[in-house]
Order: sequence, then structure tokens, then C-alpha cells
Amino acid sequence: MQIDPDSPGDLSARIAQAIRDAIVSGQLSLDERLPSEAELAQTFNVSRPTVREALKRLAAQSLIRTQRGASGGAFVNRLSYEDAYSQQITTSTLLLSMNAVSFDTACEARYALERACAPLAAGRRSPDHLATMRAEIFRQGQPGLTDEAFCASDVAFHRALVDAAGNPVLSYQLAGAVEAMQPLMNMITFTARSRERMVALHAAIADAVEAQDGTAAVRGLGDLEEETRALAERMFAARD
Amino acid sequence: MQIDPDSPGDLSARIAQAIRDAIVSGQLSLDERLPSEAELAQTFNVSRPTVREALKRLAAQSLIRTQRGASGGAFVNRLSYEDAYSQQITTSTLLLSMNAVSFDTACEARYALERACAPLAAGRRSPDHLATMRAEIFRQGQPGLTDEAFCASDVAFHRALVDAAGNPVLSYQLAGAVEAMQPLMNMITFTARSRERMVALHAAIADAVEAQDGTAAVRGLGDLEEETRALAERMFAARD
DNA sequence: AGGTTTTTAAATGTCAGACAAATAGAAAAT
DNA sequence: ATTTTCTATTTGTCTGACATTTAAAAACCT
Repeated sequence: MQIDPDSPGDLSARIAQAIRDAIVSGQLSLDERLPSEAELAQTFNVSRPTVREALKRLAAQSLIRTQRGASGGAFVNRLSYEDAYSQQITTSTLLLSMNAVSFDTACEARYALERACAPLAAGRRSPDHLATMRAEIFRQGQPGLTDEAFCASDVAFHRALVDAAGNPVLSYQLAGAVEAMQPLMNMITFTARSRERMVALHAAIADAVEAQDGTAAVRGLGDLEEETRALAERMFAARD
Repeated sequence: MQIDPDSPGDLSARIAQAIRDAIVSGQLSLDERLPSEAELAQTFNVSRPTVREALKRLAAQSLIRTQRGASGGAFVNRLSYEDAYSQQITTSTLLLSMNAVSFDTACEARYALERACAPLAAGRRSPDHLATMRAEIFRQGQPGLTDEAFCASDVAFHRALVDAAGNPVLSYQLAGAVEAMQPLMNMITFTARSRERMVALHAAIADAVEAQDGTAAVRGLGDLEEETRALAERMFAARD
């Protein structure tokens, strides 16, 4: 474990990179305990606060976890799907909000990715996933639902669809795309009429998945994308 | 800007969360300067090292950047696509390597996502993207190429395909899926015969994209997935 | 001997104060 | 007016100390 003299940034960044490299390369294996902060400080010839800053950087990426007390320390952390999800979601959300990504671009990406899942979801859907989708559709039809709650239910519906594909890697990738759209979707006000149409489209998708008809599910998602984009376009036009 | 008393973890984690919330909620806007470390320490009633640990956590997520000197400080950072790419790639790579994701699962996810891009890529490909794809195909046909170089070229080919879709959000999402596969692909040894087949399949995909035939591109990717999985299966069988 | 309590040592978490280094802007000199 | 010098601010780093947590060893009492 050694600092790459060419690596950029301040000491704590370089030390973090050195440890990161050791983890990624397998020099440090899963659940292995890192040397104590004092030892690391000696190894890298820096003070303990500097080492600590480096460790916090790694902790922020869920690469390590720390434990206090005797036989405590920093341990190489298993990056769980859950951790990866939430990182993915915050990154995607910030990326969209900070780069003036157009509604169309985000929407296109999201539905393209979802269509990729649809055939797999149709082939593997469990009763559980179907039940979740149906429940969210029912909720979306309830009167008196706020726009935000409607959007949240929409996200839940789509997550169930994605999870139905039974591929955790796919679910992880899609989590970002689906959730990051929510702030953009929240800008839309849904009329009773448009909600009705969306619920119908959701139902069509659920039907297709239940019937294990991947082609129909893809078609349903295409219709839903069209509807969503038309809705957004009307709204942006009205706003200007 | 205030610490949520219910938030978990130590002080630096909670302070980081408080600042993160302020950024995500828009309380702190893009390129805005945060209070100096000394001021933050006062605000949160902690010492400067603790504040610094919190700031390093945020820096690790590219949420802030820091500058030394007078009128320096920490600034809310625009999360660039590039930063998001590299975070996505390291997260995906670690997720795969630490969770014993099967080759099949990763492969399925990757090709499902790529097929989602193919129609868009076929519709929008520029001469530039086509040239990159052709160049990589040519490189893959060169004799004396190491397996690693072959894999790297494979990744470059697929990135060009994805980028051809002209949707940066899609490119960002796919970067992880494509690059994270590389360590798994590197485990495979490619015979001259199998390389030949892959090059042919790549060429077929490039042809389809050039002809703006999305359906054929999707079909080509399907064939490539099949070939890749068969290749891996043979290899795993031979190893055991 | 066996189980319970106490002690201890090691590790992270936090603090205080100091100095180094970079940097922008003000002041001074040309 | 331009260049140079100075100065104040801010981050980067170090030293040393104490608080807190925790597991394991030691002491103690049945």
C-alpha cells in the first residue's frame, strides 16, 4: 500500500486513493481489518487527522465501515445492493438537477431502459411483483391523491416492474433512472383526465406482464412514454 | 442548515448529511460558497477537524470542491457527467466483485441495457461514432493482441455504440454496466476462432447501425450475447 | 470449578491550538 | 499606470490531549 506520487489532490485524497486501489485490486479483501489510524499515519508518514480525512472519504463511498473500541477499526465493507442503490439514486438525481437535463432526454433514457427490462419481467414475474403493481395501480386511482403521492406511487409501480425481471444488477442500474425522474415528474400537475389515462396504461402493462407477453409490455411502455412526453409538453407550453 | 438529531452515525457524518440536504434541497445553489470551516465549526458547535471530515465526505462524492487561499473555501460543485461516470464505474465494479454476481446475471443486464440503446443509436449515429466502432473492430482483428487489450477494445466498441444514442443520461447509466463487466470478461481466454466470431458479430452490429436499422442492431446484440455466454460457459466447464 | 463483575488496554471520536502554504486583493513603490 | 510588495483570509497539516466505546483479560465471589 503506497501513495502514487502522480495522483492529484491533497494528502488525504492521495491516501484515500492508495487504500482504494488496495481494496479494488484485492490486496485488502472483504471484511479485512485495515491497520489502525496510528499505524496508517506511520505508514504514510502523515498525521492522524490526515489519515482520518482519507478514511472518511472512503466511508462516504461505503468502501469501509468503522467500529469503535478494542478490536475495532476500519474494515473493508461489502458494498451491498442497498448501498449501491442509494448512491446511484443521489448521483443520478444530482446529475439531472445540476446539468439542466431536458425532460425529454431523461424521459427517453428512462423508458428505453425500462423497455429493456420488460421482456425479462414478463418471463419471470412472481405473484408478489404482480400484486405490488396492482396495488399501486389501485392507489393511483384513488381520488384525493396529491400529485406527489401519485408520482411516488408511479415510481413504486415502475420499480416493481423492474424488480420483476429478477436481475439485481438491472434493478440497481434502473433504480437511478427511475427515481431520478421523480423531481422532474413532480413538476407536472396531473389532471383527473390524465391520471385516468396513465392508470389505464399501467393496467395494460400489468396485464401484459401477467400474461407473460413481453412484446405487449414493451408496447405498453412505449405508449406510456408517449403519453408522459405529451403531458409534459402541454404543461411546458402552458407555463410559457 | 441544521443537524437532524435523528440522523445516524458520528458527528462528521451527520454534519455531512446536513450540508448534503442543503445542497440537494437547493438551499445552497450551484457554485455557491459554503461558510468557512471555522464558521461551520461555530455553526454546528464542533471543532474544525470534525467539520473537515464532513467536508471530505462530501468531496468524495464530488458534491463540493475546495480552493485554498483568500476568497477560497468550499463551493457547491456541478456534478459533471465525467465525475458521475467514474463514480458509477467504481461502484458497479465493486458491486460485482464483492457480491459474487454470476457471469450470466451481469451479462444479461449488460446486453439488455445495450439493446435498449441500439434503436436510438441506429437513428442518430454520427460518422464519428461509426468511425470509432470500425476502428475498434479493426484493432480486434489484429494478430498478437493480448486478451486484455482485446477486452479493452471490446469495451471501447460498446461505449461508442452507447454514445451513438446521443443521450448523455443513457451513456452515464450504461458506462457502469459495460465497464464493470470488464474484469469478468478478462477471465476469459479468447481463442483465435472465437475472436473471429466476435469480430464478425461486431461488424454486423456496426453495419446495422450504419444502415440505421435498429431492429438488425438489436438482433446483432442478441447474437453477441448468445456467443459471449456460450463462450463463458465452455470456459467455466473446462476450468472445473 | 464456574459464573459474574471489574479492570484494562486498544481503538475510534472529538477537541484545542498552532503553523504552513496558497491566494486574492490592497497598498506601496516605481 | 504598472509593477511589486504586503497583508489578511482560508485551507492543509501537525502535535498532543482527552472522551467514549468495546472486547478481552483479570479478579472476585459463589
